[in-house]
Amino acid sequence: MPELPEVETIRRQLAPVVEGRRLKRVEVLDPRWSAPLLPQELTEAVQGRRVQQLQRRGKYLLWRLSGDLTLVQHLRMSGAILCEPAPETRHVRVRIELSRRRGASGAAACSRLVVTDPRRFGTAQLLFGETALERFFAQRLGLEPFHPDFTTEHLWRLTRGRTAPVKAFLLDQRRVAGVGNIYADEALFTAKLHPRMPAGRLTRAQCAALREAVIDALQAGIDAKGASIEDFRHVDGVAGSFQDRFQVHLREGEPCVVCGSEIVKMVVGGRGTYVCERCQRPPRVASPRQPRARSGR
DNA sequence: AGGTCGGCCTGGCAGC
DNA sequence: TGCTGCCAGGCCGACC
Repeated sequence: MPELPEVETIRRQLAPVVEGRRLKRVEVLDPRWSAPLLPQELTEAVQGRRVQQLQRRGKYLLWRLSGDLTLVQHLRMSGAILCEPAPETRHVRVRIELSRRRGASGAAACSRLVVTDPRRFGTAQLLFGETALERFFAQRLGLEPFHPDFTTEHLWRLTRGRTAPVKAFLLDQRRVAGVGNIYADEALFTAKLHPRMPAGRLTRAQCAALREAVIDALQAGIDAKGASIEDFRHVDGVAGSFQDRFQVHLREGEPCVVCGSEIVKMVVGGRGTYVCERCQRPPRVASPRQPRARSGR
């Protein structure tokens, strides 16, 4: 499922294809994709506009169009954007035809795209102007992990007072943008933190380790061109390779790469979670009523 | 107000 | 074999 590295991979591959070209024709086959706009309304608003830039914020893909309009697309669980001729022809939700580009070769010559999405969770919405865009992301997304302001101090302050498990904290896009289930598991393993540890109990040193582990996991994901465990594909239909580098995710019953003990699966924050409980020590259960052993007398 | 849970949706797979 | 039912999960809204 597309998390930050997968969306960034798509963006890097698609930007040279779409930037500078016009959306000649956009056909929305699934009304859920454009809701609450009707397919026809979205089509009429974007057709004929030039794609000035393809950007990413968190797991969102931003089509910056001429006339100050932005198509904010989210692939959710199973969305993909493929260049035609597409290797996958089922579950097509949107067809996009681009204006012709003279002298282009290879992928950049592609003039037809399809958005496929088996589970139909993917969405798109239109935002007009910079203010609307800023407001949209201000209420949904925290800092990008690669942003220079994403410091240990920032993470430490964010976690203060939080009783939710650190994994739930990481998955909350309003705290940190772009981390999903895969990279949360991997980062917590690298930082040697148990996913159930209450976020507010992290020490400064642990925040420093977590910050570094999150950045490293996401960067490794980008370097491997994403992880393909379900439907994620590149724009040419090729799979990413980060799934081959998982240290804990989806490795239930297998030995830990560090200590050899068995990786266990549990549910944290409502998500399937993979842990080496020897490397990632479970938090001490806070039991306020536990009778204290008295000393003396 | 922070935290948790259910709904959205479909493919894949376990179990009969 | 074929059917049923359950599970996965990002995000959002409802609820406690």
